[in-house]
Amino acid sequence: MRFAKGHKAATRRHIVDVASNCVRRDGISAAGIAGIMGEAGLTKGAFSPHFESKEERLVREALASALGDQQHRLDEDQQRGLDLEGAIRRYLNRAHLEDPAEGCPSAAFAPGNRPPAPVHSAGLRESAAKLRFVSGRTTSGCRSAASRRRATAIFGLMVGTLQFARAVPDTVQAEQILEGGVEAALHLARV
Amino acid sequence: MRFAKGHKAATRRHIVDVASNCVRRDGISAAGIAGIMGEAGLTKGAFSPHFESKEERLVREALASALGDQQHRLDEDQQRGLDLEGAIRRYLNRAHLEDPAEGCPSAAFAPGNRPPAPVHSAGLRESAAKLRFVSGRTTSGCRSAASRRRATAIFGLMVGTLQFARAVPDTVQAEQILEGGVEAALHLARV
DNA sequence: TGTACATCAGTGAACGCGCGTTCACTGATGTAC
DNA sequence: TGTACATCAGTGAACGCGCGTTCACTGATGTAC
Repeated sequence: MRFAKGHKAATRRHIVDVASNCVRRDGISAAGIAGIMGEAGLTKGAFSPHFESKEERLVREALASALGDQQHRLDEDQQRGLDLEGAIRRYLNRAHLEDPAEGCPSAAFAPGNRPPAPVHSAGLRESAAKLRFVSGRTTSGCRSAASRRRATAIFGLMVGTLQFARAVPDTVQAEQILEGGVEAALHLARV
Repeated sequence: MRFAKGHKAATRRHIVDVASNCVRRDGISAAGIAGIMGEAGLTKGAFSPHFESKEERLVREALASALGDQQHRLDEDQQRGLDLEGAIRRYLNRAHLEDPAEGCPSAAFAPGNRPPAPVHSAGLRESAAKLRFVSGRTTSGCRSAASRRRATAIFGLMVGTLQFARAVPDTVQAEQILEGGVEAALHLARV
């Protein structure tokens, strides 16, 4: 063989990672195969051997990968012993504001801009997983319906606020929006 | 002339209205000219005489129209003497959940799925206008920086919560999410 | 050890479909005479 | 009033570009002898 044992699998993973970023940064339909493959250092001809048929396959995995990134990030928070405020600030901050490509997929996609059905359902699983996390963190094991809904509201606040901040061209104003979101999220968390 | 005086202008307005719905329902790139024109009862050949060059022109006006709808809806609330809770409930409810086509454009589009530049800036103006409204309502004339940021957070909460509810396939669960959002929004508003 | 062959990840040209766009044409009505 | 012409919103076929997809080919390395 021309390449080492796990070469193809590694390449595939690399393509998915790149696609995951492109899709969050540019949107699903604007992220073309040629562009993704080019950014991955390959030509578009190398796409088909890795992903059968159309874009759905890749996009689905790319979203799953994005979810994985997000989960990994949250796990890190927990391992570092970050409290809720720390987690909120790690979400609502300038780095996340300016780098959607590496950021939360829930903030990058609105359900209106709906990807093809299977991808959409992947997005749902993703949301559910995140909600569970936030729920666990805020309620510290308590699983009452009220506290779960509150946790969901906090995460909704974070997502909506980040979207707003990204939609504002002025950086100072955007950061004020983020800070307002942090305050409000903490306020909700304290109840 | 074959048609009455204002016929062409009326047709144009009709196309924009239909496009405004299609774009919120299906997403910007999925909403094709042929589909929009067909839904408006015309053929795609009739597009160019109304809108020079590409989709941007139409999408821009469609988003502006969606903003107009949203503003109109809020004006109605105010005229009816609805309080903040009423406005929140009119936003976070089942009808809005199930009909993105007629609903809030901010919830229908995430900044990640970015339309072409001029359209995007239209989206920004749109957000700004809404924020001003919510700010005015919650602070009752008070324009301190803190209260404006709080108002922004409330609206972010509403947008994010509606997006989450729409992403959940189960209706009961979706409505619980909405209700949690209402509770949280009111809680923030009371401060 | 050296040589010929097999393997296969990746290349790049070509194909075909979809969509936005164009344009000659239609046909109903207003207007001129 | 009646007839011929001008107007123009809308039609539908055709065009061209972009993008996903396909496929014969490359060429470097592992393997067999």
